[in-house]
Amino acid sequence: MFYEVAPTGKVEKLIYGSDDPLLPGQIVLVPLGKRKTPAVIIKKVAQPNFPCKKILQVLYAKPLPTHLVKTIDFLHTYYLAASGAAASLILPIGVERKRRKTEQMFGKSTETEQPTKFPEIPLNTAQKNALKALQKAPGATKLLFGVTGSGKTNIYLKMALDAFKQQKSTILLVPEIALTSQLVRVFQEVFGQNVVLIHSKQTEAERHLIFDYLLNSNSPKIVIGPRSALFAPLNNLGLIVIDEEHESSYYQDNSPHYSAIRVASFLAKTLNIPLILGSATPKVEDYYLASQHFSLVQLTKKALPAAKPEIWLLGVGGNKNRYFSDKLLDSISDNLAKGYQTLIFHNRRGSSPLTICERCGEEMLCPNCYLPLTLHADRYELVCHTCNHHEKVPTNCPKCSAPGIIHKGFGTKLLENELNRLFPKAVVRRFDRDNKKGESLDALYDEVKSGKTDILIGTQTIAKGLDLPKLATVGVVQADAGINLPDFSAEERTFELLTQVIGRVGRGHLDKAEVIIQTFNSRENPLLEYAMKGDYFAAANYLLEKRRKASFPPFSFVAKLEITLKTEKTVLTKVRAAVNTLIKNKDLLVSPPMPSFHERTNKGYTWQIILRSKSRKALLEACQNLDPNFKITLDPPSLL
DNA sequence: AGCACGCCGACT
DNA sequence: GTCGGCGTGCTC
Repeated sequence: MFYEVAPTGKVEKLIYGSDDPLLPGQIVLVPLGKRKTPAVIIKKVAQPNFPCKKILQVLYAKPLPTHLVKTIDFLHTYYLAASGAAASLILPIGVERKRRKTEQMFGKSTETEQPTKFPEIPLNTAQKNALKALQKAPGATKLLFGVTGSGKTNIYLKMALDAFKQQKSTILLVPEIALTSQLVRVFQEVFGQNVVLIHSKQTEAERHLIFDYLLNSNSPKIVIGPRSALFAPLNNLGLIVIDEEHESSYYQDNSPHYSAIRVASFLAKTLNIPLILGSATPKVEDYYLASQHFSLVQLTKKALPAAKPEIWLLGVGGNKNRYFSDKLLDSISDNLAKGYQTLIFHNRRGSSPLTICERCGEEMLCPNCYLPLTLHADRYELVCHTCNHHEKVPTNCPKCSAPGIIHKGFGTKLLENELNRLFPKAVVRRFDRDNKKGESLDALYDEVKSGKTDILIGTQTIAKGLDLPKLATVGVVQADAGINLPDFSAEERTFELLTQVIGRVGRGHLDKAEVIIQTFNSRENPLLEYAMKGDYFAAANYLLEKRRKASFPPFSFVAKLEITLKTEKTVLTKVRAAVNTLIKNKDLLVSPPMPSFHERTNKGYTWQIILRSKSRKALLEACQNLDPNFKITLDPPSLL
């Protein structure tokens, strides 16, 4: 007998022989070249006209659920992933190895032990209506649009419980697992031992054991985890929920590239089960698709009414301070007097992002990435935010040896100093990736929540999910930063971030709720206005109109082609050759080739070509016929 | 992805 | 004259 198998690794499907009959989805060990590697049986085939090797060993008697075997094929055809790379996503690392059993909590619950009594999930009228609408909406993929606090969690819970009662499992994807997360706790309260968590701190062995446990179990489970949790080997999957579906972590940025939203959508269609995408700021692609398919469900009414904040949009020119408007400084003083908190958002780490020589204009660049180095004044170092290279700040220019080194632009560390100077009595805390162990948001969470921290300053770290009852004012220092980047999704991300930051205020029940949004240049961008008003639909329609005009998703499929070679000359030759071929294809829109954002690294020069097409088939075919030196990213979330 | 084959630079 | 760099190609 002969079988087509997908061996782990960047390999295409291969055919092997076997004396014993095997089933699709069975995990086996095969010889590949001079080594042995685990592989997934795809299907039985006729004897080929070439000699083939034999399958060495069956690692699991029980095959993977068929939807996962189909997923390998999907990743191959939709994202051009090598089948083996797709198989590697599904199999735990080291499947072929024996693992010592540990006292895991999931190991204790036996198949017979199941809750006999389920709690009632209380739903308000708005939630009940939304649930009904979700159940009625056609198709498998449904978008649940709801602002923070509208109670999406209860809807997830109710649907998961209904599935559970029918012996069906649920996969709940979350952007990142904070074990303390409210969502996880709520699910554990309802489902107890049947909740299986997957998170980044687990070891290979732990993940392997979870894999074994799920594969061999037939009782329903609630699997909560990051995008890879989609590949949990559940034998009775009944529901997929993706919370905060706009989060960038749902796209795998390294090869094999894939979007968890698209893979989940495929699974839902294949299994004929619902997929619920939840967000207050959905990706406009997903919003558009949902409205086209009548599967957009709104949950507008807040479960708990929050105060509507007062919002100001200001330039900082003409104010006393360089970085903070008078209005924001007044608000901080007022908050300090009242014992309220202020949150200052600025999406740039370090002290200054640019260091240059005053005399010759030489810019200090990272020796690996050739990107500008950021000053971290507290350590007196220049740091590369891409590769983490760091060096002492030079006293003289390395090029012309003049002593005048100046720093331009500003980051959170500089703002922190400034706030400490302006409000010497206030407790100021900065939260970003540069926090040392004891100063992280997690470590200081209690202090921050209690209100002892007067002023929080930070990057994205503080934009998401923070629930601060004493927070009276949110200030955004430079709301227009990043809005003009040469990237089709830059504006969307700015809107998303602003909306999230604005949502931090007014969650307690203070007599004051203010949002002060400062800009340096482009105050006229309508998205700032929409974010302030909390008008997602206006923003989405504005963004979609731009996307339509420029033929970007959801109106075209995009592929980013990148090539890195030693010299600029060879790169250009290859790029020109590729463009000349591509341009003949009438189904393609070929952007003029340009140097990548990370143009130069110590590996060489990188150039990129952006391809767009209304036809995914045409796009995929073009990609397949490309010079293999090109790295291909399909549906890139950003072009940078 | 591994692992081998193969063709050009710096060492005894 | 060899050791070894990693570019290229193959794995049923």
